[in-house]
Amino acid sequence: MPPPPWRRGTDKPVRQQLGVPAIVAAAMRIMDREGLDAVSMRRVAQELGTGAASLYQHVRNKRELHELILDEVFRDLDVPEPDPTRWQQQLKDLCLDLTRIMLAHPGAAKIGMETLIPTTPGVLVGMDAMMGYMRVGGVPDHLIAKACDPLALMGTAFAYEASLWTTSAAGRAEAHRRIDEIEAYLDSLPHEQLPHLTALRKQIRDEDDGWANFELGIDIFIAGLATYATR
Amino acid sequence: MPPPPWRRGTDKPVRQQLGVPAIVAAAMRIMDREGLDAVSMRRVAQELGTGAASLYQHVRNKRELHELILDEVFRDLDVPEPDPTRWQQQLKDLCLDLTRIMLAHPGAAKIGMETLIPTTPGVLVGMDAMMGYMRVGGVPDHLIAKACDPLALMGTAFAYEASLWTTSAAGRAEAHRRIDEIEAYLDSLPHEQLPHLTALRKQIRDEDDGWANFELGIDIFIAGLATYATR
DNA sequence: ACCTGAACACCGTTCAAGT
DNA sequence: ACCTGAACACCGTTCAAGT
Repeated sequence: MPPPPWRRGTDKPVRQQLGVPAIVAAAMRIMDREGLDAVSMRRVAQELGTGAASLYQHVRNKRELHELILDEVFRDLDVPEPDPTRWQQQLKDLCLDLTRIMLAHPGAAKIGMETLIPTTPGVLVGMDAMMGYMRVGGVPDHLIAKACDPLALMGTAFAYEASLWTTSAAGRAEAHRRIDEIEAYLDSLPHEQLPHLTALRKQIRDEDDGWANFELGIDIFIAGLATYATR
Repeated sequence: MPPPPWRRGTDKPVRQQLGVPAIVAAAMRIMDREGLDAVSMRRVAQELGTGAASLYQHVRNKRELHELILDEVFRDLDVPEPDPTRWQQQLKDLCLDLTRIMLAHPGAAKIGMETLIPTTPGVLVGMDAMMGYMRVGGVPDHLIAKACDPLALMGTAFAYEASLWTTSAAGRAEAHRRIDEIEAYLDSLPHEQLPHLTALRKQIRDEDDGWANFELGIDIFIAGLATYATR
């Protein structure tokens, strides 16, 4: 039943006030439900019951909106004080934490890769802690400045790759189909031209756990870093 | 002047026959000139003087077209025989080569990141060689299977990041603007809350050479790998 | 068998017009 | 100051119709 005509107050659609926080919240809702590709200006506007043009009052463009999501995702990252006796473990934990956060919001990693030098408050705190761990570990300063980049990139890139197929049921099915195709393709190739790949295939197939591979990758990197440490 | 009416042969527009090779060639031309974002079905079709619908006779969808580009990019990668006395150097060279190839075709790295497990002939040869180097180096087999992933990902991710801003003059300008903004932002932050970042800032600014950072990242990773080697 | 135009359901962004 | 509808110039993909 429509409201009586004298209730003029409810004529206008009830809608929460537009503004950056509301926009980012809507965008994150869409991203977590439908993936980053669904986070278009039009779709976010629709979620807020308005038109795409309205968003441009609060956000410069789509890229800026995406970066605001990244801000939100990394907001709460807690970092323990550096402890010289276990700096390697602390460094590893931080890398894994950063990656876990991105995996919890599939799409965030893609924004991280697409953003030229992400510099949200949360990321800065993480970077500072990373440097702190390396310093108390005795890694020379000139190395620290260079080693942070690759280390952060490993986490982001891994989370990106993972989010390609972990997000949706369709993605998982697609991934399985793809793996089967690759298995068949490898079977069809001349084994003598790919001797090492052939020799290691069983190993690869049996132990193909993405997260374990990533964790080992971090371990290897930190072990390498330790060989440069002076303490 | 139009051709005389009896020259019926030239009435139809002269156009090279459509087909996968022509399509991929056109796509690569566009990618190298205008970046991956410009490689749309419509734009590639335009380049070939036809409509987008025609491409679907030869290519399943845009993703497949992009992967065909990756095939082409990695076609010629030459890999030296493994030499036990310098496997670490060989492994490093291979990683750098793979990355250089992607940097030579900005856009290729993005396809590599977006492709679930890229498996072109060229990539397979590269992977096999990578494993070969690790094997003659005495890295245990179960480690090799896991270490290839992160190593390849480091190169792809680095090339992707680099291609974000190295491609166009506009991109480079944008990157410079961004760096200046970040510098100003860091200045404005409470230094006591980011002590390590503050202490290392001069170092970071002075030595911020992306390629050098990447090379060092690979060095560190390989040094770490060597600590696991049994030979 | 191969190609095509038109259509469908989307995009990001701008801008004049409204309140 | 803030919002909006309409428009512009794009997308990927499908499909009936042509040769």
